[in-house]
Amino acid sequence: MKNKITTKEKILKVSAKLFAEKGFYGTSIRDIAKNAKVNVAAINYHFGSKKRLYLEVIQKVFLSHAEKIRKEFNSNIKNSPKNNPECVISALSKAVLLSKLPETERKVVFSLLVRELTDPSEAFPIIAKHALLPLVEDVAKELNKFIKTQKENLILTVLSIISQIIFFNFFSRWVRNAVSFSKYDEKTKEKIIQHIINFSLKGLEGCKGDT
Amino acid sequence: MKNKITTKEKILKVSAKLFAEKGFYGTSIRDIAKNAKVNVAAINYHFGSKKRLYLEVIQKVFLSHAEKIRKEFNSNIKNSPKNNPECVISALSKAVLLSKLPETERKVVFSLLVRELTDPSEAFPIIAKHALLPLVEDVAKELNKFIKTQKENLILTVLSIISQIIFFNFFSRWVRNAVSFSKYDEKTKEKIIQHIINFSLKGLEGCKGDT
DNA sequence: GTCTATAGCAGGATAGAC
DNA sequence: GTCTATCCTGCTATAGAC
Repeated sequence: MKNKITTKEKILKVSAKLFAEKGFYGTSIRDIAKNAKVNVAAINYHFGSKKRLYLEVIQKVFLSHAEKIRKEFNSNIKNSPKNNPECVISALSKAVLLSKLPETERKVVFSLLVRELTDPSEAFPIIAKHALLPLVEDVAKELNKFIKTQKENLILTVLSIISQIIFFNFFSRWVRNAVSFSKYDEKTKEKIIQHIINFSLKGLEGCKGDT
Repeated sequence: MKNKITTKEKILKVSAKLFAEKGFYGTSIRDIAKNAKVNVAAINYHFGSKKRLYLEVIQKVFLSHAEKIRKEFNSNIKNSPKNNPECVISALSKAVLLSKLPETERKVVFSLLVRELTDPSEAFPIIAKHALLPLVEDVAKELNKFIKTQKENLILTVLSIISQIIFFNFFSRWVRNAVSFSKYDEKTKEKIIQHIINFSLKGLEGCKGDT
């Protein structure tokens, strides 16, 4: 019956949140220690260094959340009433933007992902291999059932969809600025998802004939 | 005949490059001083602090390059042989990805933009107001000639296009990873632009009927 | 305006008591 | 395993000579 949260777990959880919010350089181990209510030295004791802590955050926290999103995509697909390209795009958007992951965990995934895309570290290859590529492959496989084109086009198409999802989600501050939504609530989010689906569904057709 | 590059200009230019490459926190004024071959103290003499230097980089360097891209978009539009939505998307993609700006200057614009989207600073409102919104408005205005829909949809559509352009351009390392292009040269870039055009052109149609 | 030298501080890491 | 105390490095910023 060891359901007590260990110090190590507490540190992992807190530092995931802080790295996501303020980035690797913007987060100090003193910050982490204070927020996790542990001693600075405990962090170095458990993880050796700030960098190794960060890598463990990616391996343990990031990958586990990302895996949940991927599972949710596949489960969305299975439960789709119909069987068409729209379901694939919808399943993807919803898995990413409306998944049942708590908001904080989704923020961790997105934020760390965008930060690694912007400023790749040693963790980038891990993220690409274990989180990004598998999801892209899954989506491509589903789309391939409806769209016959060479693999390269298929992947580019999936990336076009994903780029929108990331952009509208993570950069919502700027989106809010440009569109001047009076508020940015769940309703707005659904509207944006619907827009991505509308836009991308038609977009798919444009890619069938690519050479 | 004062065409000698002043110390101040040299510092601005070098720091724009370094801030773009390594971010605000990743760049030290010592780095800048070394690369610009000036003294550390000269930077503080001319700009007061690192932060004020950064803000001047945004105001002087970033905005000036961004303005060139916007001008290039408008000139592309004027010189289009035909007059259709495809020309608008093509004009935008080319202005951003193939503009005559030297590669280094384009890198400065994109990189600083993405960094500000990821980690907004005091500079973000300036960028949004003077670089992002004007371009988005211009593009929306052009598209509005062909697509009659409410403004909100129009803007979302423009953002869908821009999100792809940013993604494929700035995150090219990851794109290369996913698509496994054997090489990432001018030819590949043109292929990607063509993909964005194909995808978005059809995508537009999906947005005509949005409510 | 440009330099050297240095103050002053923040953060990462470790030694050693408990 | 956890704490306190401390070292060390690297940074921004400034004082003051030239």
